[in-house]
Amino acid sequence: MSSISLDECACQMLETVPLVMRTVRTEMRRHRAADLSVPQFRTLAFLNRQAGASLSQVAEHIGLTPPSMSLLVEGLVERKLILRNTHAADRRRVTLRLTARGESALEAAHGATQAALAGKLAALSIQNRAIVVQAMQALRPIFELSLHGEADR
Amino acid sequence: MSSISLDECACQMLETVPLVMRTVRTEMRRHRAADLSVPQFRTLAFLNRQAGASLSQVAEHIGLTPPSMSLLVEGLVERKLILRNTHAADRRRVTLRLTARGESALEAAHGATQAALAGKLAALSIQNRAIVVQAMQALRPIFELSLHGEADR
DNA sequence: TATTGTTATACTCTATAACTATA
DNA sequence: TATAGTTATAGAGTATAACAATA
Repeated sequence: MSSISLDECACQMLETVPLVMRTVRTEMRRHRAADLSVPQFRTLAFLNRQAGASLSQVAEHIGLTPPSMSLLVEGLVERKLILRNTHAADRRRVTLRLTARGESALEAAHGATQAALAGKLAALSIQNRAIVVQAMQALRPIFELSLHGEADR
Repeated sequence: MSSISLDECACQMLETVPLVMRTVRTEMRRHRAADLSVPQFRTLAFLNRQAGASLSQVAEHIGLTPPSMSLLVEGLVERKLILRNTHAADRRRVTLRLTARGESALEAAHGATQAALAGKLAALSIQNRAIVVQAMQALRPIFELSLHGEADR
């Protein structure tokens, strides 16, 4: 029963996660104020928690190569959503942090997308909502870890 | 408590689903035998269930525009994973179905990705696996529906 | 020499607009 | 005229390889 549940679990996720993801992407773009891709959104969210992080740190956390992250960051800098400064002690490094506008954009995107998701989740029973929360809490640490493991392949 | 759970639920999903999705994409590409993007995989899976479907039907189900699906299909036809024939009764339409090779590719991609996911999910307790399965079963119908609603915007 | 980040280049995925063929 | 699908074109996102600047 343990092994049936394991494959069943993987199979269910393979069916469902891409569907949810498409909605997340679509909702995140629907609100013109903060027209962000998912990686852009996650980059802003990371910098909100880790102000002053380096490019490499962000790249590793988001799961992009440094060149890709450099381009993504360039776009956010051009849009004045983040600041990119040279590190005081090591001039090779870069320190990244949100601007006030970046904070607003993050908040707008987060709020709008969360609201859209919440709208759909309203169709769930309270019991099922609790189950979804438990499931996400159980899954997150597993897949957070796996990103670091995959960055070097 | 119902409304707290609703926002909490959305917020958790926003944190977790992109992480899972990245792993799914990566795993699906790691196995060279069936080097498929997620939409390609889902297209094969759909045709496996709905042999003979039209281009529009597949496009709507996967959530792509017809031109995008036409290109995706073209790629799968070139790789001999699907067959594209003119519909007998209405020569404007196209009927799509898997080749034997397409069935193998689908099975390989599904098996490999499912196995990789299962490997990570092994870290969960049996109780949590059951919760994840329940969560996915609850979420799928909601987000399947939402695709159709978004196709026309 | 090693490390941090950027530039050059190319490929995949997706969209919108314009078109063709059939009904 | 309306519908099913394709072609043309463009833009975003990502990667690898080569490079520049700093340590």
